[in-house]
Amino acid sequence: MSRWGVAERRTDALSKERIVEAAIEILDTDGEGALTFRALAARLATGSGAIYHHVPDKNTLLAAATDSIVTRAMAGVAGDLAPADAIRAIAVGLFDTIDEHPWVGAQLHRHPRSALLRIFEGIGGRIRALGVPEAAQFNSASALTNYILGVAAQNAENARSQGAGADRTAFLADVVRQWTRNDPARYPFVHSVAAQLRDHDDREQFLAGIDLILAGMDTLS
Amino acid sequence: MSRWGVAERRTDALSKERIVEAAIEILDTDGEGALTFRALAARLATGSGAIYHHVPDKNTLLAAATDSIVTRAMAGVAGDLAPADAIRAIAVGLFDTIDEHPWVGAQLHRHPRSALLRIFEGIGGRIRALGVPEAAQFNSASALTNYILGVAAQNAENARSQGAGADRTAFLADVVRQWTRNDPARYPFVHSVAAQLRDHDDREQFLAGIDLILAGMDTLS
DNA sequence: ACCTGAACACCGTTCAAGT
DNA sequence: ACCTGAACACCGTTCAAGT
Repeated sequence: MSRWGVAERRTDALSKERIVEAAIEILDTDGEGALTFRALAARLATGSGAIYHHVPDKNTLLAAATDSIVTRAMAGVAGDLAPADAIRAIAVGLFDTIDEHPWVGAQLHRHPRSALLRIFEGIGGRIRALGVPEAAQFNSASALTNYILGVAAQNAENARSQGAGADRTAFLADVVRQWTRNDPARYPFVHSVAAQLRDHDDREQFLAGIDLILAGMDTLS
Repeated sequence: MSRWGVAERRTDALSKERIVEAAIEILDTDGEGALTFRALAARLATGSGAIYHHVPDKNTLLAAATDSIVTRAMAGVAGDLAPADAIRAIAVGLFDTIDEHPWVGAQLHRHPRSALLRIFEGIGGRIRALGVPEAAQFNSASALTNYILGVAAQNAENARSQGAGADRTAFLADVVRQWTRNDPARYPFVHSVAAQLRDHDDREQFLAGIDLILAGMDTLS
């Protein structure tokens, strides 16, 4: 409080919001390994101890960053879609978000109960609107959420092992090489789909899985 | 090589197998956070640097430990089951294994391509036997694998946040409390299933998800 | 009240020195 | 060849000292 009233405040003062924002920038540009309290302090032009006045520890910071990104992704889903399309929109929205921020995928199965709950609620509401029997709603929402989580983790790992500006074609060719290196007698299925792997689209495959679960839910009513 | 021939060797000599075995013991009894090269060296009665003669780094060690557990789990699936039952057996086998070794769930989406590939092959083979159209086999195997992965991660996190000898009823009551603490107007679905959460069974819910995906696959042929 | 930055108690990993 | 264990370059977190 100054003689100018409530408004005046250093616009660059430290706050939880600014810290989370800076953390997201570091995570996006340099990856999970680059987020240290020292790097964060340097970017915010402060001491590393100062951060602890606004954030209790690193896990909480990562949860807050994840929550911020997931909230933004869920908010982008149009409200007037048919239930099944809304589920697809939520799923694809999360897929694209994790594609953009791979660290979110890795983070999503740790502490951030709140981010997960937001996803679960968004999907559950549409499942009810879809007319899935009451007794199957919980299991159905759980199945979809877990599937999305599994893909998220997988994608995060792919992005991590690929590095930032990697050539996707070269990457896939390398995975195909790894797959076909295994004994064909012990891995017949892997060999038979290795060719499809080369020119499949992750996003399409993800959506095919969503549709598979939606089709399964459809058989319940 | 001694004058006794090839056979003689100290049975307690360090080896990759003994290191992986000791790592699994530490992970099982004291959790992921307890696995350090210093703790491992102490348990093996050696110096921390000695481990690097048999294992290149910690990530490789964790991948080898995960691979060892997953291989054991997949080997336990009976060979004479009908395809759909075999898929259920693989899935439940992995579920129970991760229940017993929660760190495997957390580890499964990182490096161990080989563990993942083993699961993918096991499931893919049965999908083909199931008569799923050729064009849908890759996506179906991918969906099931990703779903299993998602549940694995979720379960690992639950086990971690529960601690070892925790009371499950008390834990669930606490989750219900967290769920219902949110605004009912913003989280109607979460509130409506909170009661079911209290006495649901994780294993049954997991299997219900598998059956949902199997039912979806059934609509394709 | 908020910030500073040295200090503490750890890590994974390396490497000269031993056997 | 294999092992030892001190040393190095980091971490997250704490805390006396400043403003």
